[in-house]
Amino acid sequence: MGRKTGCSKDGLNKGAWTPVEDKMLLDYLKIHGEGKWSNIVRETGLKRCGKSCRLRWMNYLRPGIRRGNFSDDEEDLIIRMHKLLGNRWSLIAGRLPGRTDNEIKNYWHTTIAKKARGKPKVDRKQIAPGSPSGAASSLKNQSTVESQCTTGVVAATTTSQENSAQDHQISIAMPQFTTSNLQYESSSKGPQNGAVSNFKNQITVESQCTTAVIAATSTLQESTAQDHQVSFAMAQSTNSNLQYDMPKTYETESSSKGLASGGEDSSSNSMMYYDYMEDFSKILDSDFTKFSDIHDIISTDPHSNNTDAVNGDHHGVSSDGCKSRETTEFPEKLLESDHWSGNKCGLADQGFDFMSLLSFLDSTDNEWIADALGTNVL
DNA sequence: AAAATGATCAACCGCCCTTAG
DNA sequence: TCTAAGGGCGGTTGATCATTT
Repeated sequence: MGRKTGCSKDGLNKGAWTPVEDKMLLDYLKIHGEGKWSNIVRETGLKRCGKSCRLRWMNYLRPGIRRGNFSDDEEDLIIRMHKLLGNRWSLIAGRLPGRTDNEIKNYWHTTIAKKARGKPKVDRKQIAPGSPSGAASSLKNQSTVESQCTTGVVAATTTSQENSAQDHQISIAMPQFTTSNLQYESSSKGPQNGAVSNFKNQITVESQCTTAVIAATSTLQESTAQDHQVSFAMAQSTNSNLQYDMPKTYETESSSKGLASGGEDSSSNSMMYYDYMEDFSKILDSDFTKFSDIHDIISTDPHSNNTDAVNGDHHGVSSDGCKSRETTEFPEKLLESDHWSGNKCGLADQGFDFMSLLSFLDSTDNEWIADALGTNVL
């Protein structure tokens, strides 16, 4: 290919963004929404290439971006997700709402990798929220509830893009009963040909849960090319601080019964509280060992008839049967372990052995990171 | 106090995939 | 079917700030 990136044109600015540039970009996005990045340059006179605009928006200006130190639980989840997905930072970021792939990638290389080498992180900052270039914090509301966390949580985000594409995200938090600190944070996942959606709500739940987080992402792209993405990560922690997208209309409850609600804008967000002992147990009681079963249970789109793992990529099957771009090939350690009875392609094969994966993730074997880094274990 | 060194992270680069013409 | 443009993503760089000497 060797195609030009579009950022190599003369006359375009490079380097750090100025507050004026940020404002120009935000003003444009408020009116036109995301996408058509290259139009921004033409229509606003902003001397930045479309890619640079997108990057700035995605990593910095977008509502809901969280800054500051990663919690232990976030780190734990990152490590476990990395076990599962490798360097697929965008997928990992998808399980950590408010965190960008870039941020997680940086964190991995600067902190987690360092730990693997036996060096602790130097805490250089307690970052205040918001852009250093002056962008306002997107957080609008925050509330705190006390909860025994007896509910399992299913968060589903549906976003219509360009009328024909829809994304669905489903996250399930399955609480148990030890100490933790869960944060649920809401945002709207971007406008559709309309105004920029701001952060809608943030709810902090001080609860007594151990989290087992099962995150499932179902992506439906284009009604004519229905792809599905289903990925799961199990995070176990004793002090969790995780965030989930929630709609504005969300109401907190500490009871074991929950609710479902929809969002605003042309995208619809919905959060459903599943009764932990009833609805969620149905999932658990089912043949939970197959992703395909999970998907059947929590399918969110009646039009979807095609479940393709990881990133909705039907294309490019490699010689080992894994798909070319988004296929996850599990670590050799996993494949060799007694825990595992699935195949190498894992997520690309929605029928792989889920329980084996969980068993592997729960193991204390951290050699994977040493393998990845060529260094000592954590 | 100044220089050297290390750490962090925003931004860029280039590859790949998708889509439109 | 081919080509080019747009967009997404992971790897890398370099500016900036903190810490150490």
